[in-house]
Amino acid sequence: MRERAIPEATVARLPLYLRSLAEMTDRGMHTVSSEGLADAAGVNSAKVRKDLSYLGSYGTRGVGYDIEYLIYQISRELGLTQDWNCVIVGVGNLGHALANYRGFSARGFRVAALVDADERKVGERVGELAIEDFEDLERIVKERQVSIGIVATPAVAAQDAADRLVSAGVKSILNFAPAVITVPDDVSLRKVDLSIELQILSFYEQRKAALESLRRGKRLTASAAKSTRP
Amino acid sequence: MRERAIPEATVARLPLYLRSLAEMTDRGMHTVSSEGLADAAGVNSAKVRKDLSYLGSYGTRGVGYDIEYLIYQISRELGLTQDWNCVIVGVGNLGHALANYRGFSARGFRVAALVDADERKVGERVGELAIEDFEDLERIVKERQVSIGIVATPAVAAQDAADRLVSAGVKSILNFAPAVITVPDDVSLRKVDLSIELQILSFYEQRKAALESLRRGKRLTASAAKSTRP
DNA sequence: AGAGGCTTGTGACCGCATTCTCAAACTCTA
DNA sequence: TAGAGTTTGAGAATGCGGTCACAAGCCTCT
Ligand SMILES: NC(=O)c1ccc[n+]([C@@H]2O[C@H](COP(=O)([O-])OP(=O)(O)OC[C@H]3O[C@@H](n4cnc5c(N)ncnc54)[C@H](O)[C@@H]3O)[C@@H](O)[C@H]2O)c1
Ligand SMILES: NC(=O)c1ccc[n+]([C@@H]2O[C@H](COP(=O)([O-])OP(=O)(O)OC[C@H]3O[C@@H](n4cnc5c(N)ncnc54)[C@H](O)[C@@H]3O)[C@@H](O)[C@H]2O)c1
Repeated sequence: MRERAIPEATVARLPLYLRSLAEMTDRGMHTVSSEGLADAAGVNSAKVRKDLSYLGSYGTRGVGYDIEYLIYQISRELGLTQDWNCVIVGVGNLGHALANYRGFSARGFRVAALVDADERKVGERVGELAIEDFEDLERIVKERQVSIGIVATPAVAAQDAADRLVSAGVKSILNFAPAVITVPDDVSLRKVDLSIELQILSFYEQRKAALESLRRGKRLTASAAKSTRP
Repeated sequence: MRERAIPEATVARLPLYLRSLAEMTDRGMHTVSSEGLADAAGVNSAKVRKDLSYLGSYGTRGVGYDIEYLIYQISRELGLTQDWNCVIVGVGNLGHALANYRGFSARGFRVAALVDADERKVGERVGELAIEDFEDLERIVKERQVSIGIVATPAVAAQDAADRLVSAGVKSILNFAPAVITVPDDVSLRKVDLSIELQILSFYEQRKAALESLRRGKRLTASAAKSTRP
């Protein structure tokens, strides 16, 4: 019994395919070629075929893939056939936005609790939920079978929040705070860092500007105008 | 004058180093070894040295790197010696959170305008700014020299928002909407997709659960015996 | 000044991901 | 049933990024 190891890069693209496939069923389509899916997902078709081949041979040569079946297979692989309970730690600006976000439940992620260390916030209602005390995190996680922790505290508190999540038994953490946090090996950690994204954009923007003024100035030959890959 | 091509992966880590270095100056440090910086940034030291070597030879053997100088060099490379004006397109839940986010300006990113297509929102004040009409985007971008567009509209409107940003002359776009959007080659596009992150976590969580029950039960459960071809 | 210790910078290597390519497998038509 | 057209699945080739390993260079101590 060989356990196929799906490459990380592939795992990151599966949700993208899933979204495109869902849009296709909405449009009444039933099958799609790797080329069609590639266009919709913004990648190339060889990548689509290789990615999907990690899940099994679910396509039909000369025809393409059955959309509904593929949705099922990808959902199963991603663990989306069950619902996952999440807790948002730190309900400030961002935490509020996340708590009110309906796109969450669309894929079976349920915000089961909101916790904050600021006791003045405890009790405040946000949508259907009330903010609870950070100190009760462990109990909340156990009682509601929370499996994903979303950290939206200030950077200084992020490691603490993560530590508490880990000791409560949470094995998946999504961190929005601009801080490097460490977790045990058996805990998955992903981060979303707005500031880093902006700085990356800034790098390429600045580079474009530099190339532009170089080209305008004509100091160097045409060979300086190298293609930039964003 | 050689044209150094800095690898994308390196560019993505530079902001991380920058943040760690800033924390170090706050703590009164003046030099740091690649090992020290690696620990702070959560990577390994060889990677740090290679990354930094793309910028030039700014270290001193036997000693390490001068923190202040390194901050300057990385900032320069990332284009952070100037301020960048941003416009937030779509001021709903998320747009509000972003507009109120102070961490923005910390690295020289200034929210110069908020625009929304919903005229009932136009005029509403958010922090120091008032929401303006999406139709005025082009004028706003020109007048305030906006160079970065942040798309926080619903998914269906994201491509439209991006198109308008592009035709207004914006060359860098950060997209929060869960939609594949396409832009011309000379425009940089990055995306932040919460839902994808959660699904990636879900994949690993599910796999941990599968491995666990495999280990416990020593018998193949239905979910563990999955994707083998019939 | 020379020895010893530390740390950088980089060439070499390795592994993963992407892309290329094409035989195999399917559908459709006549 | 044969032949043309389409599309998958996967082996091979390529390229990029990460890691290793170590010579080169700097500092301190004696
Ligand atoms: N607001 C944004 O748009 C935005 C964007 C990107 C990143 N971020 C990051 O997300 C995080 C949250 O941002 P924000 O704007 O919501 O900040 P915020 O200050 O509005 O909210 C932080 C919340 O966390 C709570 N908190 C503090 N320490 C805590 C702890 N130990 N345990 C639990 N809760 C705790 C605070 O009481 C507060 O309610 C920050 O790290 C920020 O850098 C925010
Ligand atoms: N809220 C969250 O925490 C969150 C998290 C992740 C991703 N997102 C994504 O971010 C986007 C915004 O989310 P939200 O919760 O703020 O939604 P929202 O509905 O609260 O806000 C969307 C805003 O965009 C405006 N808008 C619609 N069409 C527009 C157009 N063509 N041009 C300009 N503005 C337009 C609407 O008037 C509205 O104010 C969505 O795509 C959502 O999926 C939101």
